[in-house]
Amino acid sequence: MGSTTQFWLMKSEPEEASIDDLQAAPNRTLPWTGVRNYQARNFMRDSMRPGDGVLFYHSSCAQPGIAGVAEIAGGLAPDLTQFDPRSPYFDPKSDVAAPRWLQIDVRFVRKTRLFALDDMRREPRLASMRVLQRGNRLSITPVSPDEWAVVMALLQA
DNA sequence: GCCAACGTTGGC
DNA sequence: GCCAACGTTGGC
Repeated sequence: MGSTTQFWLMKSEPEEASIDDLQAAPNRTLPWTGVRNYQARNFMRDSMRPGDGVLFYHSSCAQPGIAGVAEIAGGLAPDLTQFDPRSPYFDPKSDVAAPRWLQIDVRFVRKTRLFALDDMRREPRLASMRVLQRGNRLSITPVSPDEWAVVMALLQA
């Protein structure tokens, strides 16, 4: 029964929330706000468990790639930015009585050397990673135990 | 700034 | 329920 640790890759734009920001946050934890994709939301709602491993990925920046390791800390809750008209994540169609979008807390584990997207693509054992698939845009993707192990080993090397 | 890819929207 | 148009993502 469900004690198996799962693994995820979560994209963040470093200008908005970098691995350094996560490390500097209170309790080294930040709520993951701004997810506006149903598949990604469902991962948070249905599948993520406290203790799950997270590859913290910097996207939309000069050096895209894995920048650190984090973990799911729980705290699943409505993402309040959906109700804030001044937020870029405001969703006028979301109802306070039935919030459409959720957040979950992510806790810093460690910073790593940057494992660049280029280098990830060059590693045959990572070819199956969802984030590397053509046309992928999901900001949260599952990582298999094998993929996780390969990334950990390469980050050590 | 470009553009491929893909999710969402809305007319029918 | 189909599907064209549109908007967004994100690497380059």
